[in-house]
Amino acid sequence: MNIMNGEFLASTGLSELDREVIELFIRMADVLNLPRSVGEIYGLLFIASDPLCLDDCRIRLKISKGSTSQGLKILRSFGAIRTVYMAGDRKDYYLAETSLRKIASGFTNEQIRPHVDSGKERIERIRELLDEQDDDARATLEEKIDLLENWQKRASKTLPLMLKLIGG
Amino acid sequence: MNIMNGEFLASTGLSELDREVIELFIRMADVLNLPRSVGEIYGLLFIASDPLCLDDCRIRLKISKGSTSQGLKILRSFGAIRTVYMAGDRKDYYLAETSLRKIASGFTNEQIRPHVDSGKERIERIRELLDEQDDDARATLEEKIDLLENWQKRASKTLPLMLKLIGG
DNA sequence: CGGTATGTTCAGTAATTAATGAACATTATG
DNA sequence: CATAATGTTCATTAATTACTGAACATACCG
Repeated sequence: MNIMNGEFLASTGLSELDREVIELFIRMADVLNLPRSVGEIYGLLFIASDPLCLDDCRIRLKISKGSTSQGLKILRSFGAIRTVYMAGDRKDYYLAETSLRKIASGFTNEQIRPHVDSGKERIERIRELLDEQDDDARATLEEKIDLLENWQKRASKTLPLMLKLIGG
Repeated sequence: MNIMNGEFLASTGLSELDREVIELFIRMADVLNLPRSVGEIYGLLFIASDPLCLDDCRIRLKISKGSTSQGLKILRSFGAIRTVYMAGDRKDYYLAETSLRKIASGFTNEQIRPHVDSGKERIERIRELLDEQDDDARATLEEKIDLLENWQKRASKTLPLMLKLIGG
């Protein structure tokens, strides 16, 4: 093993530019309701000039193995990073996906769509409850449920259109 | 004071339908990264047949005065609820805004746009740091920063278009 | 005015969420 | 097969976030 690899390089800190870019992705992760560490890892991979393995991330970001593994898993889950196989190396190396279209699409499909879908199911259950209501309560409630369903449909349709808008 | 108002009605629980609707908005709040109580309050106002005051919300949802006040404040901040003045009553009454367009617009302007804008500022700072780089590091880094800026601009433009899409 | 109704704020606490690190797979390799 | 390298899982701990409730502000009303 090369003495220049591994923990030794941990002290070889990130440049100010690196840190600023990572900070930017930490904020993005926050907006998207993802753990901070996910933002850190993506930011590091984004700014890195070469693919990095789990330990590279862990050491440079000074985070635990568990967080790193979990973070990479989440990023893989919606296609924000890609795995690169290096000849003669058992480790997995990762590269930041740079197509905004792909990332946005993966994110909406994996992290948003399930919520929208479960909302749809819930509205169906609510509509069943509506049938058990008194006739006088019914009319106004029905309007509200219709409105809910209308929102749900518009949200469903807007997701894919949004992805078109973001371009690719 | 009417004996039928106030705390007494706390026991007059919510119907199953009410609870399901509120649960739906709790989930939405979660997706939007808003406190659960905000979802509860909006859900209650949405399903209520009449405007409700702070105490109505507090009692029916069994949450504290502080949470209720804070929750209403947040909902007002992005126009998800409207204040209704009732003649001869000092209390403020609230009604759920039902225009998805208005709510989505208020939400993006108040809760999303500031993040996008601060991202823009950060990218500007990053670009300044780029000038301090060695010539050889510069070229590849510059590409990445260009990409970041490109994303930022597309996100900025997509926000208003999205609102158009969601319809009004 | 003084008292009351209403709403806000915020320090303290509770609940939730993320991070840690050691134990546990898994796979390659001599 | 034994060993080492790599990665995952998950119980515990740490950090964050939301909630509570009492103190405070404000405005009304007799």
